[in-house]
Amino acid sequence: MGTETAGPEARQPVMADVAKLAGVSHQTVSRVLNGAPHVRPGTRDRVLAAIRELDYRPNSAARALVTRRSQTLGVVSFESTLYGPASMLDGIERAARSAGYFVSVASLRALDSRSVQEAVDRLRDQGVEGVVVVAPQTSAVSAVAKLSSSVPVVAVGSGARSSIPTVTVDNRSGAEAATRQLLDLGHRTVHHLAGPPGWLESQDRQEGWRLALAAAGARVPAVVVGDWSARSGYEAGQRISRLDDVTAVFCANDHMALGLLRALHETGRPVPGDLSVVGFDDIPEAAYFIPPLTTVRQDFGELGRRALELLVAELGGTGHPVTRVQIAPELVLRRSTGPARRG
Amino acid sequence: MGTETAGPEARQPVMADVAKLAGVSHQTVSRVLNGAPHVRPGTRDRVLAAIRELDYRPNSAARALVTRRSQTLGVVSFESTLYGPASMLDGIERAARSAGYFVSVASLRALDSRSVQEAVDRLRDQGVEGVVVVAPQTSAVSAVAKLSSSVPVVAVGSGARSSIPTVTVDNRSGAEAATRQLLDLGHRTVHHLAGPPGWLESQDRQEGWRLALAAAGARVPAVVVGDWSARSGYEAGQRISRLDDVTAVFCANDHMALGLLRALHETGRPVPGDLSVVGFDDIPEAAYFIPPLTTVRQDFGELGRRALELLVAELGGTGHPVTRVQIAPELVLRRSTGPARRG
DNA sequence: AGGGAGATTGTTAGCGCTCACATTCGAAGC
DNA sequence: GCTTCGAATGTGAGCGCTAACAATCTCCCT
Repeated sequence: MGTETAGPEARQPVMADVAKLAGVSHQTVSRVLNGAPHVRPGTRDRVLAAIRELDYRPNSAARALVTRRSQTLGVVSFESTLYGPASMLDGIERAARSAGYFVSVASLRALDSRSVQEAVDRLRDQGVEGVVVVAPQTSAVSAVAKLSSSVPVVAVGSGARSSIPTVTVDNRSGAEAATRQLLDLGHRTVHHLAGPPGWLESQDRQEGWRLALAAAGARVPAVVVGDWSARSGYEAGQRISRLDDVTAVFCANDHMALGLLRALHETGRPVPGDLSVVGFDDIPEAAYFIPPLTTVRQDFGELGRRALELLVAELGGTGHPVTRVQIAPELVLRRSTGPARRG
Repeated sequence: MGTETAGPEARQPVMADVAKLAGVSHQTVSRVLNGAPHVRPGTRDRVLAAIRELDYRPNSAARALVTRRSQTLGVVSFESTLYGPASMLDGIERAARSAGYFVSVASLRALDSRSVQEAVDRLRDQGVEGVVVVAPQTSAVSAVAKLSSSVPVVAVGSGARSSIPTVTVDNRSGAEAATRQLLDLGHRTVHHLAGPPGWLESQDRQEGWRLALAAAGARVPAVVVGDWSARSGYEAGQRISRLDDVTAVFCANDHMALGLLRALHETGRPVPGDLSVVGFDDIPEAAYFIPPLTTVRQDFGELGRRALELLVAELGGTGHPVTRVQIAPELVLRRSTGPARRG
């Protein structure tokens, strides 16, 4: 064991142990650990050797106590099993690591402001230096806005209208592009299968759809509302397939589009022969739907990465005025869209 | 500084501030905070009021330093954007919260043992009390086994053959059930689209498939290997569709099955009329594939929850001998399977 | 009324680390 | 040789909290 006569309980080595073994003071060990200047190379080597020999690891709690920095960032997320949130979390984690931070997660039970409050509090109690909120619901974002005074907060994935820094895909222009594409193909108008109310993404995508229709002077059909799930898309599809005047549907996400495709398939309405369908997200599976889905791609990983950069900048105190980052989504054309049938 | 009249910089309140305001000692504040007995109700109320008034929040680093407990658990995960890992993480987080722990994540860059080593080290440096590894690859698990001496570790989602505690779905019996189902429908044999080599799940599912074939005395066709992605399933499907003697395919996961279905659809081989297909996982979309996919359901959330319970039990020091939990998966019959065509 | 046994509260000593400052060392300058 | 100054290292004081123990305070019994 160590230099000593192996006490009964093998205590974790602390800085003083390393110091003694290396024949220096604990402060010198600290200097080596933190890369401080004015340490003679020979001394440094002896310290390093002692560290290795004892398999010493600095106590992060002690360091955090004195430096007042936990080196930890928090992520609040909702529905984190979905592809989007999961990818953002992944992007955040990778970016955080390379910025020297740990990442602690807190998922939301429900999507109300109390729940968000609770999650952020939990993270604060843990001592996180900042928080990224991956909860694109109106109520969540507004709840966060109130908290941002205590800890730096960045929201991601939603077109937050609040005062906090935000990283988001331009949902509106994505939806606009998708809708315009369908109109350009000759469809008289485009129906919309929207996401649940209260989600910023639902709102923005619906708005983009409306804008495109308005720009083309097209009729604005009644919106069908889903809940992001394939099931809800399927149910909506059953209803839609009964409507004769529908030739194009823009779905607020790919999962609902999947359900819609299945419903249309079952009711004998070929896509794109009879109807055209567009999704949103470009999940990895979208290219393998039947038929492959035309959709709007958003790079979730990038979104997470950018959010973290923003947060770190904010922590750095560099009075960054950049408080709203928007990433342009990209329309990906596949076989689920085609020219309007002769009506 | 000390007791002065509101210094220029509003310092975060500490326990002593609360104590002074409540007219008690800091120790009494600590007692209230930790629910220790022997505090007069009136005193408790005054302390609580002072806490509220100052918006005091205990410093977790200080507490961790003295108690030697960080109240944090680590999760190591790979490919965390996939449905399975994401769901497990979610399950783990929820369970951790209700057990009073925070969760810190570390995702793997690559799936080799150095990378796992690195991730676990990172978490240890942060002072986690235990680690859940969601990395069902052979090399990852063996790497973890070596580390488990320093911090309690539990592996989840893989049929680990190592010495560390494990929570897993019984992949073998799930695959067996899927294969048997196809054989029972009259298929002479069942082809297998396997996951990538090196993954425990690939191996176990393949083994189950072999077992079922052997039990039925069926011919064992050459395995086609994919990489879990829909793309690889699609490519495999193109090859498979050229084979005339294939009537049933068991896919190692639902994503590959999706790609396979699409390839079969394109090459004009109806499912289940011409071929039957079974998947594995039962992702939420599987019921909306064309046709709806017969698959083996595993409850990822439950998996995560159980893993966390196991870890907490281990931490509790209750010399739990239960070191391997297996959860039975469930075959879900949908329309992608049917009787073998007349050969 | 006096003497405990509890109940309630306070006091003291660190946890392992970094910060600020004191000290020592080494080589150059007169 | 002795100062001088910067480089290299050491010393002491906490960070904010809990654990252990000491000191009081209650209340009830004899």
